[in-house]
Amino acid sequence: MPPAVPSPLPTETVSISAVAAHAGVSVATVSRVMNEQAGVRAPTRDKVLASVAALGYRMNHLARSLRTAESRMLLTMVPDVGNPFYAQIVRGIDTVAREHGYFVLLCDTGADAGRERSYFDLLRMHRADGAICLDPDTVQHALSHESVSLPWVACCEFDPAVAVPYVGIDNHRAASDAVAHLLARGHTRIGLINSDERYLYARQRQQGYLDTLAGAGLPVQPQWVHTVQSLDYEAGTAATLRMMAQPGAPTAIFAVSDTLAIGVLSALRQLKKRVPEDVAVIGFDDIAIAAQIDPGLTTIAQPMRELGETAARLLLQRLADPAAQVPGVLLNHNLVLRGSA
Amino acid sequence: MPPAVPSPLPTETVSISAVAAHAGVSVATVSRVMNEQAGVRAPTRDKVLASVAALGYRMNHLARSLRTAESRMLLTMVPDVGNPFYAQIVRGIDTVAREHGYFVLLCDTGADAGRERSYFDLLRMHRADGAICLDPDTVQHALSHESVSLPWVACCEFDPAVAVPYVGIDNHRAASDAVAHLLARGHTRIGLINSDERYLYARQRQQGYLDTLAGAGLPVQPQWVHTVQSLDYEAGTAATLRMMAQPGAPTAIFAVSDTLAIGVLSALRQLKKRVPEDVAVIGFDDIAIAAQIDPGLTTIAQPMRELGETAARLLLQRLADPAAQVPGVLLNHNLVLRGSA
DNA sequence: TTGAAAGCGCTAACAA
DNA sequence: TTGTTAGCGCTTTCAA
Repeated sequence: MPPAVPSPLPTETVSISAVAAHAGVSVATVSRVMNEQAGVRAPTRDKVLASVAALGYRMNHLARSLRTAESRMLLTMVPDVGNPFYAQIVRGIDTVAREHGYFVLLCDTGADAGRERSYFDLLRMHRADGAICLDPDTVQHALSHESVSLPWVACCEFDPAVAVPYVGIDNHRAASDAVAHLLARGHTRIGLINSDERYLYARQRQQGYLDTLAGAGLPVQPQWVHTVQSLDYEAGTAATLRMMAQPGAPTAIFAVSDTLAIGVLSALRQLKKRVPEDVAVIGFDDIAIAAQIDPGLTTIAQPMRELGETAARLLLQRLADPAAQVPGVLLNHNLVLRGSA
Repeated sequence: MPPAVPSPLPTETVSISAVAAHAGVSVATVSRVMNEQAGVRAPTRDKVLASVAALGYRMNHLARSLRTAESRMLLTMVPDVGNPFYAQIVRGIDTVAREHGYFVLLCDTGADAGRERSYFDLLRMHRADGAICLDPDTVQHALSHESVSLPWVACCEFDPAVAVPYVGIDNHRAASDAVAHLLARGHTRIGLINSDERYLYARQRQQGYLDTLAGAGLPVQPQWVHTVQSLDYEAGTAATLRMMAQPGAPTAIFAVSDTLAIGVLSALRQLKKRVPEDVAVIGFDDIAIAAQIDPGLTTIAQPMRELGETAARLLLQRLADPAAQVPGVLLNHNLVLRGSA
């Protein structure tokens, strides 16, 4: 027997004026009570609250937003929600946003530039008060427009030369730390699996890799750096297979993301190479799975949640005072040693 | 040198009346043009369009929403965005939503019941037109309220006895398939690592496990089924360590999620057990990482994107015609054989 | 084919 | 302390 279905209330929208009528006060008073403003006598407030409860009144935020010209939504644009790295950042953003009474409108930009551009329209259409952008394409796109005046901040991916608040890490130094570790382990033939060069972080990490190698007086072999178009596991596998097929293949591989690095491990397994004995592997991000696989993945940890939290805070700060000079902030990374390198 | 910063336009909001004035027509006409309604002469329309372009007009959707009483937002409540399983479903939802001109408001409910309840308010406050709920607690909570009249659908987690549209898989049969596979491989001591029993899917899968064992005439040892409170890798590891410490420990383990199963693998490695020789492992979901680890994880694949897409479609259907009888739909799962079992 | 005008539900002056 | 009222920007009858 199907359970008793609660009588589907007519979903009649109870408006503020209905409450006012029911309580025998004006809408202004109801509004004051709803917004917890001072200047309402306790008995009056109680009367209103009673009516609110009796009628089951819920404020229509659409109307409020129209009136106050704010939506209390924060747009978050991410290249790929499925990537654990971004997922953690999103959680950080969400935490701070909620604390401040904002909701997060999450947009997966994929790799679609059209989509990216259209999302910025949400800002102009007042459907979101501000945006956090983790997507390089969007950012780049944004630059050519009037975007500098729009309330948004950059997270992870940013260009310090542009007048937009940002939070991220020192990618150059982080990459350098990774390569230095490999060097210290005695490797001299070190491969790089980098993501698309349109990503600023990709260019910075590559530079860190290059500079550190040069600093050690080591020649850089162009065939040791491979670029991939996505951060999927498969991309890492394919790149590794290509890289290792060459004569004089590297004895160590630095992948610019853990997902890529895990793909590298797969490839190495296929090739019957032992890790780290035959080939050492180091990743980037320190996503949760890095600690689970065998061997554990040595990697550069990014403070993911903190990255997201900081981004949200910067944005909120900017919203609170549009004139304020919101700074760019760099968070610390650190090398996490596990079995793979 | 910092790049030339585009002059920060005063962000003066261009309203429909500004366009009307500029074009020398009424706001009604502008509205008609914006909504591509018939009954506007071409020259008039062109004039309006020209003004729209000249002024850089963007419609304020807040105002439209207030007027039309729809927000074009779809609420999606998920227990954990960080879980790759949910992430894929979200992508599916997003795809369909965008196709239909909706945006997705993603809410991570965590395990917080208070948060869950409050999200449903978004519906009542007209900040979202409908909701897709992947979270059991929210669902259960919803049942006690007037929720049946609210426009929402259940995804993955659902109760067929409740009059709410849903999409999911046949968890009982899927679990049965998993256990049958283990049985066919000759295992008779099969452990279950299940998630919290407040999850309907957990109860269904456990029943599938129990029934299949019973069907094979095998006794069920209570100490072989362990319940965990989260789907983290660590939870799987801890449960396995506990389970394997017992005398007469299982030779095969069925974990109700791949994340848990990966934790199982970690534990087994710690215990120096070979997989699948000493202990076979089978997971559930078939998230991307399942194919990357070593040994590959044998698992029950769920059509994640399709689950999300279907959920979105059901919801849209329900929104389009609130009176329509929207069905519950069950999608197919299938057993993916890899190295672990 | 176009326009005038009445709201959608709310907030915030301004009055009382 | 409370009420009146004018919009926020849009859609949508109803008239012209």
